Amino acid sequence: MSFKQDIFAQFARVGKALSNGNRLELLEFLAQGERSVEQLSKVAGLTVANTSQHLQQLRHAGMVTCRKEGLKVYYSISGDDVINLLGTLRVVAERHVTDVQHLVNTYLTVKDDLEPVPREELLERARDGLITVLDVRPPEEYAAGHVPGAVNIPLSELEQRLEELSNPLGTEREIVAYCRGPHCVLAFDAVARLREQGMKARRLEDGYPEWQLAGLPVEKV
Amino acid sequence: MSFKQDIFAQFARVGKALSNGNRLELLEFLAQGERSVEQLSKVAGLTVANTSQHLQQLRHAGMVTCRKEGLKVYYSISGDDVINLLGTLRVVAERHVTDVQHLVNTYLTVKDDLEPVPREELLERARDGLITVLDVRPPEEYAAGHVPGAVNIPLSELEQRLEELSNPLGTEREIVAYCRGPHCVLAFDAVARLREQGMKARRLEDGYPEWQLAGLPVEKV
DNA sequence: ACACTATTCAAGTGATTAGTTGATTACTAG
DNA sequence: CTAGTAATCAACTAATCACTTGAATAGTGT
Repeated sequence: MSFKQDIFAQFARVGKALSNGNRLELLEFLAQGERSVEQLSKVAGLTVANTSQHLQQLRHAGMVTCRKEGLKVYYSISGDDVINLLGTLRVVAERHVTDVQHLVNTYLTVKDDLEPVPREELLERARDGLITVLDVRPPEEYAAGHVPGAVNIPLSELEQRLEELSNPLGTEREIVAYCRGPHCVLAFDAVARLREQGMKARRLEDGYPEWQLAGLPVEKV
Repeated sequence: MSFKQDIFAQFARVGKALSNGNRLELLEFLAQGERSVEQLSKVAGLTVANTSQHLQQLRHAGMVTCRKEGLKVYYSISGDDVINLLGTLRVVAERHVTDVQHLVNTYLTVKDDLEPVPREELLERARDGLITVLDVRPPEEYAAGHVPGAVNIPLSELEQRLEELSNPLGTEREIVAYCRGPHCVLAFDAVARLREQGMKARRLEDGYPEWQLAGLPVEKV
């Protein structure tokens, strides 16, 4: 009976890694691309020491790997299966935890306004030049990889840089925005603001990590 | 910034449910079919009160549901997506946690002896009557659902009931054994013992929950 | 060698968790 | 109504966890 106990204890180590909100947030950031400890601590709003400890827990659970370059240590997700696991966790939470449904319905008001654009549809229509793809993540995340041809305007600069999105020919062209993932507010927010400006805007289903996981083409820098 | 914190905290509730070995073991048992608290406590080797508390945690994380019938309360997995999540957790642990690889290589010695039989292959060859399918789980689990046409011989009775597996025509017929899942020792053990008896035996890839999740036909007593 | 930076380590605090034990509730059978 | 059973609840202990703080380590630039 010892093997059974042992193996479940090992699986539980992976579960433990997923049992803290801050660690899940760190994983979501890492899913966009590799980041240094300092960057992660800033973006997650944690102290550097605390962030470092969380990252080490994730490392011991085999979910991230790190690479030292000069003074900095860059962490990254250790495989696509980890991104897949995070997605599956999300799906279960969304389906079975009623508080998640409630939160989503409260905050992501655009959610049910219009169906998000499926990945394949975006790819096809972007190829035909029918839509403008908008990446609203911070420039570092955009630089680490993005949907080919996407324009990067972080949410904070959206109002000032609206003209970059307007079609030179004046015809109405739909904008498809995406961000970090299905529960990231950036793209929801962007779509809401663009619609306030009278523009035609929708969200891509999910975000960049899922796009990449689906094996679709990506562009770096 | 509150939404982000809130939503990750909710996801972490699901992670917490997966962060304890005993709970993962309970989930594996539940993945075979519904069980009462007492049955689960017995099979997991926990006190009834402790089992009940774990089950309630799983329930609050939305991973199991319960149904009261007379004195007993029957728990069951709340959806196929939960079984899928468990499988994904396993895959990540197996790929990235070195201790898991070590454990598997130490205990599951038959593992690399021969490739397990893919589900589709089993289905096809069983249809043609070329193989005997052996379910080595306890009768209650077999009763809750099994691969169509499978013979149920719990591991403890295997030696006594060998003749049930021998081909009446005397020709060599392969036996394919399965149990609870990819890391359950029952089928490994059965295959090892059958081979000691000079019989041709292999394992089905994974176990019953994965068979069912794949949408393949199942049979209930 | 020096100061400087990014990260990790070590020690400590309050909060949470796993498990035990005994009491309590909900239901059934006589 | 009473006795008996399955499950849950409540109270408690030991262990683990999240986070803070300050020190230590490793690497860079001068």
